[in-house]
Amino acid sequence: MPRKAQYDVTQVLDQAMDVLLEHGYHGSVMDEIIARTDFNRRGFYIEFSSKQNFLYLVLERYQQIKLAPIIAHLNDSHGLRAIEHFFEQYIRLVKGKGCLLINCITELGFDDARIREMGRHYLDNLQFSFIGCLERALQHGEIRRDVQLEATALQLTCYVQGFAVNGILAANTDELKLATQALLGPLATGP
Amino acid sequence: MPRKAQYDVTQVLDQAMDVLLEHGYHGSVMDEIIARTDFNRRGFYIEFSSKQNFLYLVLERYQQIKLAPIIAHLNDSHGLRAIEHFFEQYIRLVKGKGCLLINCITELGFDDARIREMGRHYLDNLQFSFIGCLERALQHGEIRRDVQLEATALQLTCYVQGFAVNGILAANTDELKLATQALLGPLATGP
DNA sequence: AGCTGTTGAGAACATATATTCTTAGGTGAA
DNA sequence: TTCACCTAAGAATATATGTTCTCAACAGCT
Repeated sequence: MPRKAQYDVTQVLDQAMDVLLEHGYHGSVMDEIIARTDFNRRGFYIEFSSKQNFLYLVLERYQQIKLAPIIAHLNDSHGLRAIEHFFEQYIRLVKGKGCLLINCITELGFDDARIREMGRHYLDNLQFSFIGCLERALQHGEIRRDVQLEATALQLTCYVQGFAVNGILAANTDELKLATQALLGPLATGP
Repeated sequence: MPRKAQYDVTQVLDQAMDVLLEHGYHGSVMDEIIARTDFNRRGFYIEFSSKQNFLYLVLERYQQIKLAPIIAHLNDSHGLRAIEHFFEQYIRLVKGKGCLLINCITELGFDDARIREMGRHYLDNLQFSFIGCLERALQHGEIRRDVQLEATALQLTCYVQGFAVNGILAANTDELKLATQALLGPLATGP
């Protein structure tokens, strides 16, 4: 029997995330992707077929291991505290890096229908999770009765994307934490 | 005397905005930029030196003719109504297109210090304008006294960037308008 | 140990792309 | 009209970049 593969595909995907976050899709050249993943050219094309297809796989995995676990808290956990927790974790994720999915949407959204679909699906899902969380918070009397759930959820979703952009520019994210509190405060029922 | 230049530099910059919005910086190839501006290769390099330098000029002009006029309303006009007006105009700007400055930040922010600086400057300025507007609204008794001005301004700034991303994906922006109302409502003094 | 067939590293290739050069043509003053 | 000098269009060039190919090295089975 022949030699066994010494690379781990998921690990390659994970390592590529940083490269793509730094330089974007077109800015990330194969030489650097190859160099910074424990991989080689030949294996790359056998495994992934093309740079474009590789991007899709990296994005799927990015959503799976980076975004989904953070969003999961919104579904599992309850109320306003869950939203606060979400933002804490999200800020940690995008701090100094930004969000790979958002970057790809802004770079490729017009030309690549698949990226666009990924983006729409992600935003819909996020908004849906916020709605569920707000509903539970409402049931538990944690937020004011006059809060419009859907509009507020969309608002929170926009806010998340804004964080992704800010994360690239802002070294220090303390301000973002304060802003989150200012955001959630008015939703809460008064003392 | 020789023939006079038949191109208008500012017009070329304006025409290039759409190309860059569609394909990003690396995705916009010179052939298309040349083809879609009333211009030619030779003149391009005589006038702009390089694609990179051209981008800086396009971005400066984008800020000047697209972003600055919208922000100006925050400084000129007063109170909550000015903020509402700002969002109305901003949504119109980014609808179906996104924001060129934001796109460049997400694509090039890591590699290009000048873009990063432009981005920081823009966000600082925006936040500053929001603060001024909120201060005046507070003086006029339009918003609740317990609103934290700086945190709220940063929050609004994040929100704006979220719109820029959403604008690329969302064909219909009615929801964004609703979300804005839901955002500003809680700030207002009660009935 | 010897064979087999895959791996890993990088050379090679074809294409794409930014930039420069060439050339035909035209404008406007003398 | 004539001429100087610029423009417009695109060919040419050099480089960058995605993809394929070559080949020595090696792990695992008999």
